[in-house]
Amino acid sequence: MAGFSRFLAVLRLFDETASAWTVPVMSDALGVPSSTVYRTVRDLVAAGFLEAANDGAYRLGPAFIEYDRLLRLTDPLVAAGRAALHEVVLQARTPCVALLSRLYNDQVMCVADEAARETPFRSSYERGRPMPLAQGATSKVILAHLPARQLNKLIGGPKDPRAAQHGALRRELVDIRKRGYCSTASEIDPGLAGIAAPVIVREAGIVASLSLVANDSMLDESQRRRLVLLVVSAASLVTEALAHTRNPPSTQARSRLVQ
Amino acid sequence: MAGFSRFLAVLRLFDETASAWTVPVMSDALGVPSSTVYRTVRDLVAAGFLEAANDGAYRLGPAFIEYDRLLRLTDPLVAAGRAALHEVVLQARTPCVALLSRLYNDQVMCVADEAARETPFRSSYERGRPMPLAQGATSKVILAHLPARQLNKLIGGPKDPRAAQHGALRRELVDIRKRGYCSTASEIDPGLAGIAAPVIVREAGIVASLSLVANDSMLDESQRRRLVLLVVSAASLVTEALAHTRNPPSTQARSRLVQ
DNA sequence: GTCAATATTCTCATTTTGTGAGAAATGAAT
DNA sequence: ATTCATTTCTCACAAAATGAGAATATTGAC
Repeated sequence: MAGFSRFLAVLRLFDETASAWTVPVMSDALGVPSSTVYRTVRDLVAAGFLEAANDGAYRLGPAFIEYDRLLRLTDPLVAAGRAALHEVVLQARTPCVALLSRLYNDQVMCVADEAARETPFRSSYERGRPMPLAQGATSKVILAHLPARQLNKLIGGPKDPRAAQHGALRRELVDIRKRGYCSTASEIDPGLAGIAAPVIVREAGIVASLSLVANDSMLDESQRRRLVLLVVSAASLVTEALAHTRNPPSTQARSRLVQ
Repeated sequence: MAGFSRFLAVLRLFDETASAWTVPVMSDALGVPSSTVYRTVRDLVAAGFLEAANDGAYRLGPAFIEYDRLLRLTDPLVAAGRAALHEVVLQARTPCVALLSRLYNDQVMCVADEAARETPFRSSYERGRPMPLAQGATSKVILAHLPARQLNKLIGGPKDPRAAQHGALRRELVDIRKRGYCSTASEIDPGLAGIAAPVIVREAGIVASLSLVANDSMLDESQRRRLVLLVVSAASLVTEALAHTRNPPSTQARSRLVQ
């Protein structure tokens, strides 16, 4: 391990349950001499990615807040999505949370969320939290619209030992793609239902989903149909907006996008 | 330039007005061969700090969203502040924005904000946006509570050429510290007033301010007094919460904290 | 104040790693 | 098939990170 990976390794130590680290402890955890860790930490502090807490401990630094704002302002998906989410929670006329989510490595991550007023519950999907790939309407819609090759990498191709278990999932995904949306209940949070529709802009390498989370017990059939329509139309509005913000899909490097 | 600074230099290219860069353009802007930039970009993409857009361009990546959430959950100031801001905008009973801000390099940055319902305006202070040090109640409260040495570094010591101009500011800061809060109008946004109170926890190296932004024309004297009380008491609540979350301020490394 | 303890920085010989110029490869569009 | 821009690769070289330990700086306790 060396160079950039040293910095990544230090940052990756920090998570919800371990939010402050001292140099000796990092040194132990990483198996790297403390003099090296001191240098790494000093650079990260200078850059604002870490900052000194008390007792010689360090925590994540404010640079992440700054870059998060930049991304919020400039990322086409997030920018287009935030306005749409606002509309969705307004028009839903029921306690709910609206989410915009995307693929992130081999997980799904929400990149924007908005709750309706007086919404008494929270969704497990929250901005910045990686979530499982194969559960919940939000994730399944994304899976359903991945290119075959990429899907195989993620859930294992036909010769994967657990291919049998994936059979049902794959059939469900085909169905979702046909239908144009996905509706689930209690797959992630007990008692909560999810309704999700795809936001796909291939030329931009964008594969995302717009979803609504509401109390399952408060949804009768007509209500559910109304919300499905709301989510589907909001998702296509976002798709439209993204398709038009695009620079002309002119030259090369298309493959990189789809990754 | 080399090593870590190469990565920082690439990330620093991105801002509100330049949100997508191609490798050749970066290479030009940085004066670094494109083969090197390609390697740097590849590493940043692998880490999620950049991602491929279309046309061979790159934009900021989703890792910032992930780390921002971690920080939101684990940073003591942000965690303690968010609850307080929520209370403040509820009890303000007027359109307003509540902010929690801190020192960030030689600027002031908001780390948490919340708007009251139906607030028709926005404050220039917004989460993650660096703001000037010497304007606005939010910033001045922070300046007023900085250790003398640090203040001198920021606004220039007695022998600074522009020392004369700082005389008035320094007197104002002394006054703010005595008073325990700061109230300004139209210093940042025309027509908006700011009311700020300090959140100081020296042992933790925390120097921050909690502030409220409202329409100046809607504030009569009694209203203003009420809001000052609200802000001051919310700020001391946050201070209390932080003082207690502290690990025993036992061993060393106190100096690093104050930076 | 002195002292002990710990965090942090510094030094330097060694080795690894990044660097840079150009060639080669990739993949999409014509 | 060919063209074009993007991206990766190669390799000799220079530069930077590494690690062990010493030196320094701070702090809390006495």
